[in-house]
Amino acid sequence: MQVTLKDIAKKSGFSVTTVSRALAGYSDVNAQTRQHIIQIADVLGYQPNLLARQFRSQRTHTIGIIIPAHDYAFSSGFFSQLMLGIGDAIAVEHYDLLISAQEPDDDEIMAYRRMVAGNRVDGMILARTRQNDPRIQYLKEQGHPFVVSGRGAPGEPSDFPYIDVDSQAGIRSVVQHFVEFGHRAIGLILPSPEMAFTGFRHEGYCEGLADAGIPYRPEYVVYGDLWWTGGYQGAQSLLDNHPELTAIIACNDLMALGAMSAVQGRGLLVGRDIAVAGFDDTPAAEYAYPPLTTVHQPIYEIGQRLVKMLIGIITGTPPPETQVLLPCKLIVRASSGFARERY
Amino acid sequence: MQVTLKDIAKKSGFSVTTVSRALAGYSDVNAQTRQHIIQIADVLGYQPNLLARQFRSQRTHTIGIIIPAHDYAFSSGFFSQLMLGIGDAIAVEHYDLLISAQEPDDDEIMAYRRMVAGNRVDGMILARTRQNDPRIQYLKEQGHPFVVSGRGAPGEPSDFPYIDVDSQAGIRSVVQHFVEFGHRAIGLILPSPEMAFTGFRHEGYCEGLADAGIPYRPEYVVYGDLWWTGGYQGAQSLLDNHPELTAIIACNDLMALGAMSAVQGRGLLVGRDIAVAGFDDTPAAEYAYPPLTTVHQPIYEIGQRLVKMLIGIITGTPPPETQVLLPCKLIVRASSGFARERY
DNA sequence: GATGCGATCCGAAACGTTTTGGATAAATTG
DNA sequence: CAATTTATCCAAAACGTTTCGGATCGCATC
Repeated sequence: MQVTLKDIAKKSGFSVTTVSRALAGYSDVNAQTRQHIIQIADVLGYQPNLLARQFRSQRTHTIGIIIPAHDYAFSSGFFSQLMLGIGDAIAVEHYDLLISAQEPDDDEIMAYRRMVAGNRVDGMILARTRQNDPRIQYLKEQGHPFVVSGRGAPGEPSDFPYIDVDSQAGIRSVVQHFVEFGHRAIGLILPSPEMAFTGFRHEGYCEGLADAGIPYRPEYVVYGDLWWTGGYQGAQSLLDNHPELTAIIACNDLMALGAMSAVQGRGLLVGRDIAVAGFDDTPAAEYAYPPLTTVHQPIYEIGQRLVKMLIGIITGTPPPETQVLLPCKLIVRASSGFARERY
Repeated sequence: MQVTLKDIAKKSGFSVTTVSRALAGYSDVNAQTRQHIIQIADVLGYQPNLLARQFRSQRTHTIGIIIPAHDYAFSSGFFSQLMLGIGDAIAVEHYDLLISAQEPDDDEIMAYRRMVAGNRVDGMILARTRQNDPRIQYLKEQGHPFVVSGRGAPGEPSDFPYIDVDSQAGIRSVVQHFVEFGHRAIGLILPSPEMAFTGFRHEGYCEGLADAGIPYRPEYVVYGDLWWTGGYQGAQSLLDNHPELTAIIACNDLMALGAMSAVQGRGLLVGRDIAVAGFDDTPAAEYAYPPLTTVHQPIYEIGQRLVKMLIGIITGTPPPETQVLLPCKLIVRASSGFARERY
């Protein structure tokens, strides 16, 4: 069935060793011999058994990533963009990507153990870090190469390779923008406090208010899940309890779309009655109605750089910077389009 | 470093065979022995070397998919949804997903050979079939399990397992809807004729016109790439050359968004001046402004069923139906919201 | 003529697992 | 008690590759 080195050896009259070395391009095989062997391999349609090769050489040329199943991760815009960057970089580097989707009630570390201790990948990419993330703990103590999209929560050490965006400054700039447009009662919808970046966004919000001399009011901050419904429910709760609010910041675009929907459902006009802003600048932000003010982060490039960094670490040639904090940029669109008169 | 069966054997006093069989749950090992071995495995933190296991047993519990790099595949909405379904089903079945991204100038079949003949996966999922798709040829002659999202182009035999949607009927229903709303000059933007489904959508368009007694005019049909720009340019060209058009059908939602943008760029109102429809019913269709009339297809479920079907084929228990044609459903939204007076 | 050296080749081990085909001793059966 | 069955265990082979440590031979060097 399968053509192996042994078949080529038999047909060519050379040993398996020589065949292997000929095909691998070693210099201790005669040029004619090599030609001969290559030709026979060609005729037989030889395709190396990569599993055997990986097993023997302990290198898989594969990068792993574990995503939570039933979590709409792939649909989140952010994740799609990240995967796009990862996928393209992986193609360039001739690596493969092994994805394991983990059932919510399965032991999380188990999925990582299977990949790492199971020898299936040379390195791992982590996304959506949480406070005190046990996955990072595990990978650190294993000494297995990994890179992280995002960093430790505020106050935690981030003593591992990561790429993150300065979302603190990002949210701060949103608040600043809102304040410039005359808003003073600004709501914030955060994702679960467990997420590592939640703290940074919260801090950015506080800083923005402080810049403008607006007192921080904890009741203006609510929490929700990372998706449409989280934004919708968060906005409902904010608007129910605090009708004085004139602006809402959601922590990603999808939540912002949900928030816009809640605003519109009350007969209010997004952008005029209530300003809304998101985060990420996914394509949906542009297509939304009204188009969404948001904070752009270079997600695609982050995906690419994560792969390059990880492969550098794997091959022992890490890039000079392995802890990267990128700036992000406010994108003003119609969802915050109208300045308010000051009052 | 790595804990192997040998280590457990040494520590427990039993042979490697017995340890292996104990952990694998065979009945020919004493209950106490098994307990003992399991406990030692636990203490040592044994994690089987999956690479070795796969290599030996010729089963990887992994499904492969190859995506074109630099192709925005992950961002296409359709693909994200499909991956979501695939990922979730894979988690349920405890399989993994191996993704290889193929550089555009690499030999396409090579990527498949690496996966298939390289023994890296038990089966493959193919998407975006083309006319006379060489990948299908290859996988058929290899006798390697695979399933296809989409089927052969019209006229080609589809003698392989697939799941597709009856997009011919789908487009036909869009035309019918447009006709009912008074449109008679309806443009169509198709993707490359090379794509297998292009033929079906074209036929559906022709049928729809025939139903209404409207003569088919080939100049109302243009071709573009599958993304935003394809729709934008297609619509530009249609509107430039045929100002009498009052409706445009694009072959997916992203193209429809591009077409809407072209319409709006001319100061025309989508839905009133020019009706626009898409295909797929991705989330972007709902968030768009105006919300997009489109044809819903159950992409997530297709992804799930593809995985189930493939695993069935791999394990020798294929589902009763391995060639599935699903209905799709017209979703009318504001982008085709206004009926025209007949003229 | 012995020595050394470069070019070319190869046998055997190794990677960690599963499986095959028994071996052994105890228990059961006739 | 002999024969058979059952329960429990194991040695060795096998999967296909890479690599280690030579082996062989012709040729140049001293």
